[in-house]
Amino acid sequence: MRYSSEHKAKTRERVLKEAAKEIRAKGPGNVAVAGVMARAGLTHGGFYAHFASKDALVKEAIGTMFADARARTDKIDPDGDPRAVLRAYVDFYLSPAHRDSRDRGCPLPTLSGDFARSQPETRKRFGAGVEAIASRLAEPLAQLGYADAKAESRALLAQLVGGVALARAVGDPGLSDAMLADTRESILRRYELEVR
Amino acid sequence: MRYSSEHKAKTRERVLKEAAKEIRAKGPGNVAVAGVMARAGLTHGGFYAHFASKDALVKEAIGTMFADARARTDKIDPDGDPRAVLRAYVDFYLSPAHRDSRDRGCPLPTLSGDFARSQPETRKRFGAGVEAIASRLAEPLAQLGYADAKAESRALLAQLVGGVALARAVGDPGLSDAMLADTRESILRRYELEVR
DNA sequence: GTCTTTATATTATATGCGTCATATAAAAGG
DNA sequence: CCTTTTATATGACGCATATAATATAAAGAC
Repeated sequence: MRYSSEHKAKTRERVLKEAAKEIRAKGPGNVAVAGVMARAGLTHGGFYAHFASKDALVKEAIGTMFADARARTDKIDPDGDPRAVLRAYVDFYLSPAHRDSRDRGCPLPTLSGDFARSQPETRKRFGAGVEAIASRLAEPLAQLGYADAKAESRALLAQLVGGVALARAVGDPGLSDAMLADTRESILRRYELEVR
Repeated sequence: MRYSSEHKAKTRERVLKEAAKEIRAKGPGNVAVAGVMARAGLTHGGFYAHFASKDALVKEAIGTMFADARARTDKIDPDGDPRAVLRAYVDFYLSPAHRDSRDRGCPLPTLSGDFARSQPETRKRFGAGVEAIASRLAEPLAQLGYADAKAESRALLAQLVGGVALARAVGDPGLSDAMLADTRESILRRYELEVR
C-alpha cells in the first residue's frame, strides 16, 4: 500500500532508530533484520526497500547512535567554566545510569570490540565518532592550558570508555560500582575537578 | 576410536586453547563449535564428549584467555623498581604489537562488550580476571605511595583497556596509532614514568 | 474515475549453526 | 584372543536468519 510521499523517509528513520538501539544493546551480530522491522511496526520483507543489506543498515546506524548519545549531553553548556564542563561530562559518562542504559548511551564502550572485527568502511565511521567526542572534550582541556589538548582528550576518552566497558562486563555489582567510582576519582584528582 | 588414557584430557586442552584464541579474535557469537573442533584436528561431533554446550566452552575458555595473556608479561619482574615495572606493563599494553594481536593479547579490550551481554556466571569469571590484573598493577602503585592503590589500579586499567579497544576499532591507522601513543603519554606523565 | 506507481506484506529459498543419536574402531581388561 | 569400554566420526534434525521474488493496496497523476 502506498502512503504519503514523506512516509518512506519517516519509516526509514524509525527503522534506523530502532536498529541503533538494538545494536547497542545486543551487538551487531545479535540483531536480526526481522526483529528491527517488527519493532518499527513492519514485517521483514519491506526491509530491502530501505537498505541494501544488513551491513548497510549497521553502517548507517552508527551515525544515529552517536547522535543519540550526544543528545544526552546537550544540557551541558560548552562555554561555561572549563572545569565545570569537564566535570559534567565525566560525571555523566561514569554514572551508574549511563552504565545501565546500554541501548541509549555512548556506543564506544559497548561496540568497540564488535567494530574492531568489522569492515574498514564501518570502522571509519566509528572512528569519526571517536574523534568527534574527543574534540568536544578537547575544548575545556585547551582552556585549562593543555598544550596538546587533542592528545590529552584522547587519553581521557580512553579512560572513560574503559571504565564503563569494564563496569558493564564484570559480574559483581560491587566491583562494577567500584570501577566507575575509582575511575572517576582518579580523573577528578588529575584535572583538579573536585568541588572544594 | 580409543586412544591412550590421557588422550582425552590433552584433546580437551587443545580444544580449549583454540577456542580461547578464536573467541578473542572473533567474539563469542562469531565462533562456531565446528570451527573450533576443526582447528583442533577433530570433527564437530565429538565436541559434546568434552563440553556440555557451547556456553560451557566459552565459560571455561575465559580462564585460558587470561592465562595466555598473563604469560606474555612474565618477563617483567614484579619486584623491580616500581616505576620500571609500571612502565613495562604500560609499554607492552599500549604497544602496536599488542593492538595487532587480538587472538593472543588481553581479553579485556576485545571482549568486555560481548561479555556485558552474557550470563551472570560468565561475567563473574570475567570479573575475576579483571581483579587479578588490577591487583598486579596495584603492587607498584602501592610502592609509589598511593594510599588506595587498588582503586588507582582500576582507574589505570580502565585507561589501558579503553586505549587498546579504541585503537582497534577506529578505521584510520594514524588515529589508531595516536590513540595508543596519546594514552601512553598521558599515563607516563601522570605517574612520572619518563626516562629522563 | 481510471491508471500507474510504489511502500509494505507474504511467501519462498538457502545457508549456517547448535545439538544429539548412532556408528566405528581401537585400547584396556580378562 | 575375545570382550568391553570409550574417544571420536558420521549424519540428521530443527531453528534462526539474510535475501529476494512476488503480491497487494493505496496514493498521486491524468
